[in-house]
Amino acid sequence: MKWNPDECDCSVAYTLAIVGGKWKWLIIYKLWNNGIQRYGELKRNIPHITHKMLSQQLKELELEKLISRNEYHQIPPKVEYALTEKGVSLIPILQLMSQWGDDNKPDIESK
Amino acid sequence: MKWNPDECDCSVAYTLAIVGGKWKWLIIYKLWNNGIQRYGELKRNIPHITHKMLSQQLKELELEKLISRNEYHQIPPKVEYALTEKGVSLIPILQLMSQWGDDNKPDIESK
DNA sequence: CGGAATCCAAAAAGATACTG
DNA sequence: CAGTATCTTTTTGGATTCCG
Repeated sequence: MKWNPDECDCSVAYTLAIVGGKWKWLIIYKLWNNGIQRYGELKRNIPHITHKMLSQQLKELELEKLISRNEYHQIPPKVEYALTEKGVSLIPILQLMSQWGDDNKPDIESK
Repeated sequence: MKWNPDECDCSVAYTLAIVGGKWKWLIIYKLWNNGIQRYGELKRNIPHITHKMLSQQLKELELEKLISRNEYHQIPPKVEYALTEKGVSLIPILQLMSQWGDDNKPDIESK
């Protein structure tokens, strides 16, 4: 399932190679919705994600320049994450996904 | 990584639970670009996908009503796949993904 | 030709413990 | 608190074979 982004024939495949998996989309979306957040906040805002997955995905997102990481050298440590401009450019896609999810959810319940 | 769509708090997560993974997005996109296609055509149009993956994903997409399957009872068999209306409703998302991929691909080469 | 089933290898993900 | 490392389990994917 993991491709090399460079050998992707079509642009959709390229995008999916960069933002592949479910967690990354979700992390980006939560960073957009709730703004700059610390590691712990982010974890609390994303149900079911494990410690390992979150830190791993955050590292990869940072490598792709989709998010930025700001570390305060304190005890106890404090690290804030934020979307970069490149990360923000993915938001329209996520808004459509959110819309589609709303429209197609089987249960219509007042949220 | 596999969630139950029903227990997804947010709409983005719901969408990703339905259209999760990389192959599904790509299959839908290829069905849109090239129109109704037989199994073999589809396979040829999606680089790297294996027999097992394609048939597996097609079955799941059909269960979600995103694609339709039309079987001709002939020898040799012929089966055509097409997007449903629900499937087509995902196209705007894929167009944005395609756009984003174009904009962010490192190599600018005349395709 | 389309696809189901099997077996096996590889990768992803969870739990847990440890560190600055 | 944030992050790393290790170990184990689960999931995914590939190759192959058989069937309508």
